[in-house]
Amino acid sequence: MKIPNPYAATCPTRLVLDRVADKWTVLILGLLANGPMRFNQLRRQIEGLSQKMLSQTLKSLERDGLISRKAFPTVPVTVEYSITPLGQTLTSTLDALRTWAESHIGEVLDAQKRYDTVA
Amino acid sequence: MKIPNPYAATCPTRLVLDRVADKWTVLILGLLANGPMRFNQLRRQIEGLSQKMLSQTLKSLERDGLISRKAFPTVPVTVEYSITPLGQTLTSTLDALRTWAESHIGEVLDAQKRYDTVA
DNA sequence: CAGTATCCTTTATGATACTG
DNA sequence: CAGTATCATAAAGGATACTG
Repeated sequence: MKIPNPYAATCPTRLVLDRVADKWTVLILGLLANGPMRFNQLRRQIEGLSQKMLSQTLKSLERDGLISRKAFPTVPVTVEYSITPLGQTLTSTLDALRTWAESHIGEVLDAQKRYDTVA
Repeated sequence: MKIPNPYAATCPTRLVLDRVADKWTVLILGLLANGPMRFNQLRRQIEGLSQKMLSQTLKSLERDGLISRKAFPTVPVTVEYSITPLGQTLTSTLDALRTWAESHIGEVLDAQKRYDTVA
C-alpha cells in the first residue's frame, strides 16, 4: 500500500486534483448537491458557461463517477443529472473551499490592491 | 453586506475559486505550509513544473497575499518564499482536498475504467 | 431538450536564451 | 540563484450551425 506522492508528475492523485481544480467542476457539483438538474437548467444557472463546456464537464464528471446521467424517453428527451455517493463525499470539501473564498475574498482583494499600487 | 453568488460571472469569489483551482497553487502552498523554501528548491520538488510557471504562480500567490517573498542580499541572491497567515487559512482546506484525492483515487479510476469499457 | 460537429480565436504553457 | 524576455506551439474555449 504505497501512498501516492502528488508532487510526482505521474501520480494519479495529481490527475484527480487537476480535474477537481477545474473552473466549472466546483460550481456544477455544488448545484447538483442540492438535487438533480437537467442540462439546460444547469446552463442557465451558471453564468458564462457555454453549452460546449457544460457538455464536456458533465461528461468527465460522469466518467469520474462523480455524477450520473439519466435520460427519460420523453419527446423531446429529458436528461437528468444527479450527484453520486462518491460525488457527495467530494462536495463537503468543495463547500469548504467555496466558503473560504467567500469569507476571504476581501483580504485577497486588499492584498491585490496593495501589490498593484506598490508596483 | 451582500453574499457573493459564485454562479454570477462577475462575482469576485469565482475569481478566487479560479485562482485556487490552479494546477500548481495547491502543490506550492502545500509545500510552503511546511516551512519556507527557495525558488529552485520548489522547482526541484514539483515534477513537471517549469521555471516560467513557477515564477508566474509565485507572483500571483504573492499578489493574492497568500505567500510572501523575501530576498537576501547574498551573492548570488537568495530568495525565500513563505506562507502568510492568510495562506495558512487556506491550506487546511486544500489539505482536505488532497486527502480526498488520495483516498478516492481508486474509486475514480475504477469509474473511469467502467465508463471507458462500456463506451 | 440535449446535445454533437466544425471552425476559428484566444490563452496557456514550453523551450531557449539571457541577466543582475 | 532567481529570475525575465521572446518565440513557438499546443491546448482551451467560444460561436455557430446542425440533429435525434
